[in-house]
Amino acid sequence: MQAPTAGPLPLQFFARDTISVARDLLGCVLETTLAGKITAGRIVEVEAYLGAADPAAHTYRNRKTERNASMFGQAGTAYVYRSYGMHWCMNVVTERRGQPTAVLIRALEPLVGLDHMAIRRGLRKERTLCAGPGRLCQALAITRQHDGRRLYRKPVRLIRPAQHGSVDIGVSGRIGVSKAADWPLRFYDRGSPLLSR
DNA sequence: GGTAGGATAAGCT
DNA sequence: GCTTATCCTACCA
Repeated sequence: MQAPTAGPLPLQFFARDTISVARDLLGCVLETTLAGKITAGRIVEVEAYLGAADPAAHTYRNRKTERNASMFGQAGTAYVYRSYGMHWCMNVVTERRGQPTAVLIRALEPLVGLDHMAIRRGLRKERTLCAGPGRLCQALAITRQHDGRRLYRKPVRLIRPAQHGSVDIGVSGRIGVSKAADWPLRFYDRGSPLLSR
């Protein structure tokens, strides 16, 4: 299922199997409206994390901690965590409540507010503005404040754009994980020059 | 072009 | 202690 019209993605979009949500998120837009600044980018790279049965997921074996609690929540909410002690990474929670599955947003093509992004990022080139899960959170000012927040309304929301062309989807193993790294759960837009690698 | 090392915090064994 | 769903800089080619 893809939402047939433009606009914020509805809850039902997220309450589906994680791999379908991951693939359908490619080409959609992540937008934040924070401190009066609007920034947005087109999603070009994601990874699926399949919960209790996935050794690379934070929720492997259904282990619930303070950090990953929002992964057990409702579909369409955010799971934001700190990575390597210094970066924020954002996931979209999928499937049913209690099913701790999510999609990690790994790269965006900057669309709106590039000047704000550049300032937040420390004046980097467009190539590295949003190409990487930590980078895009910094560029859009996403932090732990947004953990558990709904993603179908402001200030952080996911939108299906009016001109949502078909995406040529590439598949590969996941990046940066050591366990189950070869599972084909990374999805990306083959046409994009702005992937994380 | 490529890669090694460091920053830094939370979870795991 | 050690590892980790990362990124940046410095250095070498």
